[in-house]
Amino acid sequence: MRETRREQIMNAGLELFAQEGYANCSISRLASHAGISKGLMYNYFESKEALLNAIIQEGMSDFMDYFDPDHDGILEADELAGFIRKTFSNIQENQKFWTLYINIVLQPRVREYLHGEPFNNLMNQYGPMLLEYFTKMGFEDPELEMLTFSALLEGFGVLMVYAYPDYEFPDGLLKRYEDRVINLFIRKP
Amino acid sequence: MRETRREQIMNAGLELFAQEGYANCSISRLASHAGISKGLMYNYFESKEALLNAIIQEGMSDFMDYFDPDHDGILEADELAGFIRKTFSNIQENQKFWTLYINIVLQPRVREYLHGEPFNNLMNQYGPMLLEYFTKMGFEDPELEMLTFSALLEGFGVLMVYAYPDYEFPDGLLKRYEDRVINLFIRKP
Amino acid sequence: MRETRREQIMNAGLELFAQEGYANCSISRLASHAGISKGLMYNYFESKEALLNAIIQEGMSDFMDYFDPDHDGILEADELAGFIRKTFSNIQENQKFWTLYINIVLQPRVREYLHGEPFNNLMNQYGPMLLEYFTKMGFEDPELEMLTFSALLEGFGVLMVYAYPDYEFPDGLLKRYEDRVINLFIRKP
Amino acid sequence: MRETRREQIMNAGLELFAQEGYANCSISRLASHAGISKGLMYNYFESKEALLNAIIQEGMSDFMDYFDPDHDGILEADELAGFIRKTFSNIQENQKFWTLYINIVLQPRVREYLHGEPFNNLMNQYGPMLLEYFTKMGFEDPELEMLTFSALLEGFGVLMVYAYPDYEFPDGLLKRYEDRVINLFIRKP
DNA sequence: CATGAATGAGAATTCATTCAT
DNA sequence: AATGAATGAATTCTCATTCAT
Repeated sequence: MRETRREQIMNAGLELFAQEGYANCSISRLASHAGISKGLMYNYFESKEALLNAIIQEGMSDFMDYFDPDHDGILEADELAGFIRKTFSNIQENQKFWTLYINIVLQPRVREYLHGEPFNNLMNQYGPMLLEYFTKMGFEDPELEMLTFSALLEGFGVLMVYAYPDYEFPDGLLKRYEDRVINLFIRKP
Repeated sequence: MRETRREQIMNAGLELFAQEGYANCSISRLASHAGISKGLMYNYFESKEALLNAIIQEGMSDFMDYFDPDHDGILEADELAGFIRKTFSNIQENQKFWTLYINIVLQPRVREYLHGEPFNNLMNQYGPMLLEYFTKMGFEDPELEMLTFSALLEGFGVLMVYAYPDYEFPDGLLKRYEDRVINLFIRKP
Repeated sequence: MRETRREQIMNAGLELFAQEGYANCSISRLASHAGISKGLMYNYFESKEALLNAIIQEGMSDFMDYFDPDHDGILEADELAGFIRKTFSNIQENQKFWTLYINIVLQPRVREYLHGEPFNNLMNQYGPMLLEYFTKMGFEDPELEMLTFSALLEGFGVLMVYAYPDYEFPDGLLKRYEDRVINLFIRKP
Repeated sequence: MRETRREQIMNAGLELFAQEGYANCSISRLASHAGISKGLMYNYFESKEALLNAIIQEGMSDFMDYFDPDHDGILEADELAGFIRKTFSNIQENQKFWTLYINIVLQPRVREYLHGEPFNNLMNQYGPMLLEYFTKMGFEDPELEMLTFSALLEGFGVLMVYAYPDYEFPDGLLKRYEDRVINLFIRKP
């Protein structure tokens, strides 16, 4: 029914926008990739930009739930650990999704949307909460920890997509990386 | 004269492509940004793609010289330290350039060029040389070190552009980050 | 419907390309001559060249059927007579078409297409079959007959278009010309 | 000096316009083919069209002198024979020129020039003089002779360029063709 | 709900022509 | 005389979007 069609279109959009870039992907190709007509797309989404918006919103909303799950604005050690573990397991289970996703998220036009709501809500809380966490846990240089932590997560995602798009990571390497990140930031230093 | 004009156009291209994305930036706007006519661009570059190529080649060629400067295929501790220091100092001195640069480099269409020569020369040597370095230096899990190292550099660049495009880092934070990276990977563990 | 539109565009193309030359006729003018938008042309033809191709293919396919209608590779006297008569009657009935057609066919860029398939199929058979015909019929100098025959047909067409574009031929002259050609080449010498 | 340069440019124009069509040949390529700069061309010719005009005028003026050499407006048998012989010998000696020339002359835009002065002077006299010649010589159907005669010459030229651009005519064929044309139209029937 | 023909603004590119040197 | 950098109008082609069916 209506919801199924919508998902079908969004999935096609995610794949194509990711593979070829938002700007390089025409509605025409999107429609045929989704197995529908051009006109029908406009029945479900107001415009190409609206489709992009919907794709990003959906992808983000999952991710946002990982962080501070009890929504009390305070990050506990186990919450951060859970966030890290969930992020990595999600990356490994849905490697294809993440590949596509980072590809999409880093395109300039796309960022315009991200830096509007609701992405900024996440980012505006993310920083202060992490900072407070590292302070509370007694890390010597909380700002440095935050930067390091963010870089290790962000850099990992980007490397997977950008530097090693077809690379098969050696057995267990991803797990060891995850453990290292946990060890670096969860236990009291 | 001719060379000056060429640079003028490349600079305009670097700025616009970075700010708005290669695909979203028309030759028309590029020309007026560079203060020239549309036609003149084609006097200096065969096409929009050729201009992009030239911009990337130039940016890359500087970067490639930082790594393994004596070109013996073997990475010494001081060479790696030099590479790290030069990378960070370059980032701080030319923050604007790097912002633009990473913005450009991560766009899908752009990556097609990067994965051709000469970027691949760098990447194909980068991995093995780093791996051998970490092995030679007695690191316990060289693959993990390499991944961590790459993520810390890559992630830092991306964060600067993507998450904190207008963010002023607190005094000394970048220096402390650099020192941490040096400490983690240069000294024998 | 779709086929009608296609014909409409091809007719407009035939007229305009012929009157003003393929290179001098812009898609813009073609579209307005056909009464459609620029974009629609590309819905029916991949490019300006593809339109030209289609026009030529269609025009040629009729003509090819006139020659050796039983496709046995052997030219009989009555087949050649039929070809001549059909050619001339076609020229007189569709003088406008032929005017346009020769105009098109002799343009340099257009010839590139003609010297590909399927025009060459015709030309490659045309010569040998005619030669054999004139030999078999006992003509003294078959090569000379072939050249004369070809020149009389070709020259007639070109004269009509090129030297006398607006000329009204005196009553019966074309018929007498046709008869002369028949008399020269059909009856045993 | 000045005249030499002019010829140099016109020769380059003749070759390029013929090979690729007037419209497909840019001033840029013309200039480099002629070994001069774009700007210099405009020192010798007002425009691209002016160059084309000059090329055609020059080519035509030679040809016009062949016909009715004593300029008395009356065509004698030996004058027509001379015209035919000169035409064919010229074609054989300067086959390249004629190939190029017919290529040029049949392009639509080019014809606009031809149907102005001075080409029309020739054509306007050509017809009546031939007609009077065939009448005077006692040919039964002068109009038909004129059409046949014109077609044999015109058709021959076009065949050489259009149907057999790279064809080597068998030994003596062109001579036999010439003789046939002479025999058909010079001697009293 | 579904189609795809149709539009037209805007993109990349070419090129005749001008003009400062 | 000679150059070629510079211009901008015109060209081919694309594509988001609309709408009659």
